[in-house]
Amino acid sequence: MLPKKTKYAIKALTALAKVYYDKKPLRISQISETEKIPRKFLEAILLELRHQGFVASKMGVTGGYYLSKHPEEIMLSHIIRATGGPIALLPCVSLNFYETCEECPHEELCSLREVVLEVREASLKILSKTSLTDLILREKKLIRNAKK
Amino acid sequence: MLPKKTKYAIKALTALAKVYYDKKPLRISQISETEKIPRKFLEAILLELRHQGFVASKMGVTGGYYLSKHPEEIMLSHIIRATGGPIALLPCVSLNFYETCEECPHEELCSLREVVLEVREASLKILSKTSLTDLILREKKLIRNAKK
DNA sequence: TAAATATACTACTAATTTAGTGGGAATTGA
DNA sequence: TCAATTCCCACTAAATTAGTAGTATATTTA
Repeated sequence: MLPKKTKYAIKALTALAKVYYDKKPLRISQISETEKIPRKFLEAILLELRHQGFVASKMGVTGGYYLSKHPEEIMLSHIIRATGGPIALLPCVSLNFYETCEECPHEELCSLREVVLEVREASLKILSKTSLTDLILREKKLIRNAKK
Repeated sequence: MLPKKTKYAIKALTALAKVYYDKKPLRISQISETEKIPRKFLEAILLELRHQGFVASKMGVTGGYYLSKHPEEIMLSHIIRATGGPIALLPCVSLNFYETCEECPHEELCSLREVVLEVREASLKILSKTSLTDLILREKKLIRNAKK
């Protein structure tokens, strides 16, 4: 399971992507209200996303956050990795949280590892091709279909 | 990530599957040694797997555990579910750990949910078609290829 | 230039989950 | 009877998660 932090990060970045062309920063409090993310927690998440280069910010009374990359370039897999949500089912097949299984004598001969590796590849295939732009387009499509 | 409990359960059940036709139970201590799983933890795991119907046991001096189903019938997805390892990335798409996202006004209109649903389907496709027998056959194949 | 309103940043905390351990009761075979 | 095994309940230490509190710093506007 992904931590809430990751889910909040995706939602916040999607909110920023929606106003990408407005050239005006969005305030933490605005995002917090529309996305229903606890204010202070969101503050900490956005700060981290800034350190990681996803967003930039402006201080002061007209301040707020804005994306520092094009929304088409920000993939779900990037956000998940940056906010500590592991994609792999086991550490022995994780790219970013790799750990050896102490109980495994030869990792390359472990059939369970082979299977969870396949699962990781299948998941990554989807998550690394879905961008913030894709999420927004998908949402529009969902709303359009619901109205029919 | 899957909990260690789940990984241990898969390894223990695979060990039992390997001696399925021996008609003799395997002792906890034997499994614990060959699979390098902490003795007492394994005891608790096997007990739970018995309550869930995966294995049966015999008490006393010639006692031990054995599979109560055919190894071809026990799928990785079953073991993961039984030992509490969620497969889905978010609770809102989990079959066994379902929870609504409080911040989502209309779950059916959430594009993130749609994507993680796809990821779940892709993972489940692999995990629900891989049995203990498959794991053993795969391991043999890995060993055979390594020797070449 | 002072007040108001943003973000920046450090430090702390409460609750939950994970990964076990300890110890004794019940069962079985020799 | 005794030795070896599973059964089962209760407990715990460490890590992780999901935040919160409070203060410092920056920016605009009156």
